[in-house]
Amino acid sequence: LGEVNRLTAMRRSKKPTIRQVAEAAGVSTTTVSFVVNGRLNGEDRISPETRQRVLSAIDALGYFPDQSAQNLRRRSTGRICLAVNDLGIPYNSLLAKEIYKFAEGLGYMTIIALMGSPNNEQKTLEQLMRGLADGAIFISPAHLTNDDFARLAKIGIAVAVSTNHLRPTGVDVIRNTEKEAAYEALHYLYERGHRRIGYIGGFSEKVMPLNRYEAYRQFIRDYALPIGEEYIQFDPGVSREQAYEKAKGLLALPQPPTAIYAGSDLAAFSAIYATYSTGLRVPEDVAVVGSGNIPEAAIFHPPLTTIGPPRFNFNPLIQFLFSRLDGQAPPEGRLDCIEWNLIVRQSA
Amino acid sequence: LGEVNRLTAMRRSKKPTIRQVAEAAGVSTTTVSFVVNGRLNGEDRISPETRQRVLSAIDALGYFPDQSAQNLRRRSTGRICLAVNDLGIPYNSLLAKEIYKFAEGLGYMTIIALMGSPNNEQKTLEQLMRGLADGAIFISPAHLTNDDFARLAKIGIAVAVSTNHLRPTGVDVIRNTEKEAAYEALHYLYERGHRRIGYIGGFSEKVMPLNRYEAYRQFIRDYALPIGEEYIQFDPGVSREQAYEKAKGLLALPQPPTAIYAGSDLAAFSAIYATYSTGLRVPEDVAVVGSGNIPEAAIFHPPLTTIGPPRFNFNPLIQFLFSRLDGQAPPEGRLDCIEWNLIVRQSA
DNA sequence: TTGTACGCGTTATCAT
DNA sequence: ATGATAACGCGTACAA
Repeated sequence: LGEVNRLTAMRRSKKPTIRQVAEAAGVSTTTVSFVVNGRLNGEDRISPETRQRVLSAIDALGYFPDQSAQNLRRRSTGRICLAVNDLGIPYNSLLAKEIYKFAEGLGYMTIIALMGSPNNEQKTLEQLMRGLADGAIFISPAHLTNDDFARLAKIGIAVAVSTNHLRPTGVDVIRNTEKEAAYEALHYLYERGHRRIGYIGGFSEKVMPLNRYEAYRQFIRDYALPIGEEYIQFDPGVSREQAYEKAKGLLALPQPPTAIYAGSDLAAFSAIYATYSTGLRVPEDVAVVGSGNIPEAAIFHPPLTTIGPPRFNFNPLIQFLFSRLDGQAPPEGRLDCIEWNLIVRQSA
Repeated sequence: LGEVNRLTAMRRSKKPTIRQVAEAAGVSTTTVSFVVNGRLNGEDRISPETRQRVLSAIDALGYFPDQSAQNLRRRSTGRICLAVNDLGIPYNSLLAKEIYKFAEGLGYMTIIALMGSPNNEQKTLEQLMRGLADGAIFISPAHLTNDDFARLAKIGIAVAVSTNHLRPTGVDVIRNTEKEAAYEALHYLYERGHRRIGYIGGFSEKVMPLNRYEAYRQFIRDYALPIGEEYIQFDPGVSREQAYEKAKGLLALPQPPTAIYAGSDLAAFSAIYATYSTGLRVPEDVAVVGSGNIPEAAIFHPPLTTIGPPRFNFNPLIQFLFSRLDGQAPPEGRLDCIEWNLIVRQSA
């Protein structure tokens, strides 16, 4: 399939316009617009008969207001955008569901932008600047800078960002204490006698370096752990299957690790599958700790020891966005922090 | 948080317009537009100095063409929409990634619409009619009818639908043989001596009745299996945890099932977790068969016996959409069918 | 090589 | 209670 011919795609066939409706109903476009939108100047002012006539004309023609025209005129889209790097991550899909529900109640439509690469992060930014949505939530952008977000804020787009790498610059920022929690988890493993602790990165960690990795690096330095680079699989690949293979590699080492710390719960699951497939047990032979505390961690077999918040709470993010959309937010931006802790279950 | 004040959200602050750029560069808007969009009549016709002047003006002002205005003028959005009912499903998130990549290469931006409820399916439809995107892919819409899609097609929106419930009406339809495959899976269980075969629905199956459920119903009728309604957990809830609880309920029956057929691989995983947590083994005590053959099924412990395509292939869907966008599709719509089969691994 | 002027569909103002 | 009209920002025939 070659280059799509935009000209062809452009030629959307006859969609009825407000003028056609007006003509069919024998009224002015003003009247039609008023019937469709209800409010005009706060005042109700269409006679029942006229309204009925307009309504039937609308029905007969199958009229829908054109969004592009509305957006241009209203200078707003009625849309918000959720920008994420990966949709396979439970946190993101759960957040998406939550936002949809909330936004819907306020009359906003939610769209999702999948970034996935530095290039696409910039593209999403540009789309937003060009009027893709009135507001946006960014989850762990990897390559966007404080300046990027400042520009977004300056043209009046409401933005809330979940990241540990940025500060408020006209946008609201939510951080977490994953670094401290990761350190705590490693210390827990250390106390239980583990010295060869392997690392498997979270998904897309290559594109988005997380503090949990820094915590790992710092811990093995602080405790002078005898861990060579072969124990560190920073990049788990893009899928659970690839993480599985990486974990098998770890377990095939001459001196396999006695514990594995994973940058995500999903990667931890893969590590556990790999352990099983090698004929070893969890946690007796290999202890595994994950990151994120996704709901599935509690029902996994064995229940997963991990770091994370007690349960996902998307409210801070959502409140930040919508209060800002509503103009109820300080121009300089706000900062919040969500607490992460070690949650001990049975995998370690 | 109360009603968001749309008026406030509307008042996007000063975004530079093409006129301001033109003025700053001392040229006409035509020239600016040409510099920005490249082609005008196929002919290149801006002098290097002028172009440079325009470019620096654009840079200085931080100009971006307004998308709403562009869309209105061009009568197209340059966007395609992926409409799904659930993002937690690997099939959907993988498909999303694939579409993004493909669409990006063709200059299209992809957005995702989360439907999730009958109400929202209609809303998505309406958004599309009003110019949300130039084309759309629908995955297993539950309540949209042939007529709904015919209307979409009529106003020139390119649509491809993955479903077994609809026929081409100006849109392209892709079906699969999940019903036959599910029947085959049940027969496989039957042959291995299983008579009390429980059922756990796939996620959102309540909102989207699948043929695999019909196959189950038909099978127990055909083989006169002694299965009461208590063995049938049609609605697994909305999450893996809820499916887990439902599965535990099944296993707590006075005469627990010796096999469980699950309407999705994710539900099958939950069933297996539940089996483990009851102290039973898979497949020795309880055999489990899933549906979908998601990649994780192969690395799960034990590797999951399931039905599905040999591997996910999104090409038919993507080709349908983009060839239609390109005007290369028959107006009446096309039909394709993807083969599903039983894939025997170790969980049954 | 560049500028003028109009139209896209809708909504808000103002007049009737 | 209703209608005429002027924007909104951009793209592009057509004129210069």
